[in-house]
Amino acid sequence: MNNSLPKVATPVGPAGTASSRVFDNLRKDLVGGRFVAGEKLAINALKEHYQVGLSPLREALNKLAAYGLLVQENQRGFRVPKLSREELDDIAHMRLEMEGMALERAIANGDSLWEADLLAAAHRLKRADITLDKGEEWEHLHTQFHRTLVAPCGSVWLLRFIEQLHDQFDRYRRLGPKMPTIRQELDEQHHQLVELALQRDAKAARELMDDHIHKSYEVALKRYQEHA
Amino acid sequence: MNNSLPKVATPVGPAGTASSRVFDNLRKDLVGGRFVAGEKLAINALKEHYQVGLSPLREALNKLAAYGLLVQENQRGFRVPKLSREELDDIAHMRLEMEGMALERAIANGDSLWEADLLAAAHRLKRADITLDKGEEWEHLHTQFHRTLVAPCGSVWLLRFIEQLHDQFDRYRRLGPKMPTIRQELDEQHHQLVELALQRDAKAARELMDDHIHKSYEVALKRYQEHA
DNA sequence: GTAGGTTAAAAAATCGATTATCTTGTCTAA
DNA sequence: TTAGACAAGATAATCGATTTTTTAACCTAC
Repeated sequence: MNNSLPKVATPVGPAGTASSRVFDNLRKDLVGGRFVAGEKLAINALKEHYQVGLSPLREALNKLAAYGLLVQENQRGFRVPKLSREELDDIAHMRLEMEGMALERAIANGDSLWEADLLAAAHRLKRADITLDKGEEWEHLHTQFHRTLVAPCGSVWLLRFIEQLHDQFDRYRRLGPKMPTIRQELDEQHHQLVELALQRDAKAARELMDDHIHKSYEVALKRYQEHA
Repeated sequence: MNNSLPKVATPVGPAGTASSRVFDNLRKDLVGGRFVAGEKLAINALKEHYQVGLSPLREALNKLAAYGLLVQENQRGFRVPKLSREELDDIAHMRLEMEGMALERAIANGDSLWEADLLAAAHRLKRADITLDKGEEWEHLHTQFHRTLVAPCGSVWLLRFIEQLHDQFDRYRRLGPKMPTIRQELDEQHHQLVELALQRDAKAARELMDDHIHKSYEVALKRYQEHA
């Protein structure tokens, strides 16, 4: 394991199963770059760390493997997938295609409730204190913003794939200790995206989205290269 | 469970884990329409049917849920996802977009080895006896053909999504007892697809692919409507 | 009659221990 | 010296039993 993972909080709310809890936590830690790419998971250590038994842990690991955040090797357990320039390019390219498509469709379909949600999500994101909580709060709101943006695209499967690609992309973007980031610039783009969406200017919105993803890609690539 | 599942053969080759074996078998049965959509899985019955213990079975179910062939409800087990006209349309639409994209890229990238593989796959498919083995053999070769067609598209993630969409689509297309099908017509399209691919005519190939998917969609829709 | 509550049976989730497989270090023979 | 065989320890996969939760049937009070 990379460096000390933060001790995981026991569930607060209606408490799903142990399995789903450890799935969420592991997903968060995998996407957040808290594991070393390529490392083999020590199941017993995880068991202790996430405070669950073997069965729910293994169920979570199996789900994560099917989702693509882990790889399962024949009879030798689970590994964190390796990172590669080729894959990063692939993911970024797919994001361009799919989020572009989704955005155009969302602009065509979104109603006024969507407009309100979008404004709210953008506002929350802007207000977020990025220094807080190791940027976790900002990350969450950022994800929420992008989710909201494409939500009314009309395709459940498209949304699902986009979500998956986001998770994969973040494995690169969130490499290393913190988020220095070019937040100013990105926030400006978020703001403009909302503007264009409200104006229903699909073409311009898609172009800006392309640019936005491209900027994120540059951040991720830099992280990947510095990562070594 | 729908009607008597065929007793599952024990593994022949190098024998992966029990978990992976039951995953494969369950996936095949789910895609092949051997379960009733919406039904709740009786874990004990499955345990017996697939001749595995509880742990590997649950691990397989968890993987299938993450993959989208099952839905897992909070503390009440696993269900076969419901079918709906809206989802069928969604899946078909996504297939159009993604396989079209993949085909264009494959035609741009594919080398002469690909050409050979493609001819071989098409030939095998044509030769296949559709009456044999409840059409399983034909189904397998059909899947293989489409896989081969888009294989050199250059995107691992695109291929992954296409595979997933195929599985989902087949839940509709393979509803009901058998495959009467308009095989003549489909086989003709397969043949033409190979022709156009070899000629590197991306535009025409994509158009034909659109038409091909549309025809499959009509079959699937009919199945779904007759299914009731 | 119906809403709400209680409880027995069924099913899901989890645990603890066992079995099978892989890994590593050591030894032997060429 | 080194390739290969072997054994001991570590790890993965699986099993059987336990715990927890849901479901469904029944009962009671209004």
